[in-house]
Amino acid sequence: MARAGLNAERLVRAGAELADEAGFDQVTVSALARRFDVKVASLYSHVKSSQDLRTGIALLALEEMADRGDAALAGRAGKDALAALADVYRDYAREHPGRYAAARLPLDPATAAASAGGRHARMTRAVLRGYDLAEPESTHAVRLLGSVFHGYVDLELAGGFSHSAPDSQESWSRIIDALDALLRNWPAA
Amino acid sequence: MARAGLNAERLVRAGAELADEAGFDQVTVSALARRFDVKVASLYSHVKSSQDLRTGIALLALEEMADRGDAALAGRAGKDALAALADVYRDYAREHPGRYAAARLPLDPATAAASAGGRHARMTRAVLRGYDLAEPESTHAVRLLGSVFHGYVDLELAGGFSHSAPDSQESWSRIIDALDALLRNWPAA
DNA sequence: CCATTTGCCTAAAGCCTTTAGGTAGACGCA
DNA sequence: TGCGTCTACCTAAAGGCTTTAGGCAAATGG
Repeated sequence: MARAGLNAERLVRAGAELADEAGFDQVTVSALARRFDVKVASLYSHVKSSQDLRTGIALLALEEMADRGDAALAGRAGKDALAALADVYRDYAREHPGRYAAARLPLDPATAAASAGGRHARMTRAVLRGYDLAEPESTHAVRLLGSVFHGYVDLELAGGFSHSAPDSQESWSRIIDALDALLRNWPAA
Repeated sequence: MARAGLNAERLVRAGAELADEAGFDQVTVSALARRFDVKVASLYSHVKSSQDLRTGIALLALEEMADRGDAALAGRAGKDALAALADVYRDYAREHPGRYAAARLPLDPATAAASAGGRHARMTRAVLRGYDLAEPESTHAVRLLGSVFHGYVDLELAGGFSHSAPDSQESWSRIIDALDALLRNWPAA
């Protein structure tokens, strides 16, 4: 019999595509086996479990977003950097909704520590360097930015802003304007 | 044989409890049947499908949050109202993580229209009445507040802020301070 | 008190997950 | 080139969740 030439990485990559096409919750070992025209049990040589597969997709997504973030932040500062990083998340989620959903998967502490999660925190802190915030306020600001980015993208993806004026792009721009103004003018504790 | 006395409402309510205890993705018709010590198929007289059950829990959660929101907003305005509404979402999510997750379930348009979703939008608009924002800026602000509330709560629930100083409560307070300052000082378009 | 309704049951089919154990390509090495 | 080993993929099987079909008995009410 001809072999399909599977390995863990190809499976995770195919799982990511499947997630984008059909939704992250449709990512199953069975569906992936169908996609490679292979029996289900065969995949268990490459992947420990269904959960393991999903975790792999999550790690891939975190990595890809971090790579885009680094590229976007290079040579930028201040509002420019803020807008660039914000767009990285939003664009990624729109291009890869399934992967984005995967990135929200809770990871066990060890896996999380080995993930690109730390890079994301560092990127947000890098953006804040363009503003004048000392600890602990800068941590509060990191959390605010994370919340807005994630919250907006999540609501937009869920269709929250789709069928009413003004369009989502306009709100997004104005929200970035507002965040920039807020960071330049952070209220005293 | 004695009857268990099931009906759609009791099932949804028990499903909500199960969601809070075990996680929304553990809410299955089978688990619910076990909980009532009844055969699985019996539940299908009361619930159309597993999806239908989950939708019921989502609607319950949206309703409960809206009720809390109305109560919290009564007699408050300005920053007081902002903080009250924000706490409604955060407290609800902490008390009922499974229900909160349920509320994020995508609903088909007809169901969404019949849900308490509209009440939530109105509550946020009510908060904004305490600030001086005209359209379309107030819509942008509604979306910003929704994003922050949802984003923060979601990240906090996922454990994002748990193991590092400053503690989450402090960030939350300061973020509300910041949002209040921002709304009082919304940048010109 | 009997008829109808209806709440819960058994049976069964379909799909997903996961483990155990087998077979035959692929690969390294003499 | 031929042999042995490794390993990619397979069959088989067990267990769980979903959903439909059809049956019986408890509740309801005229």
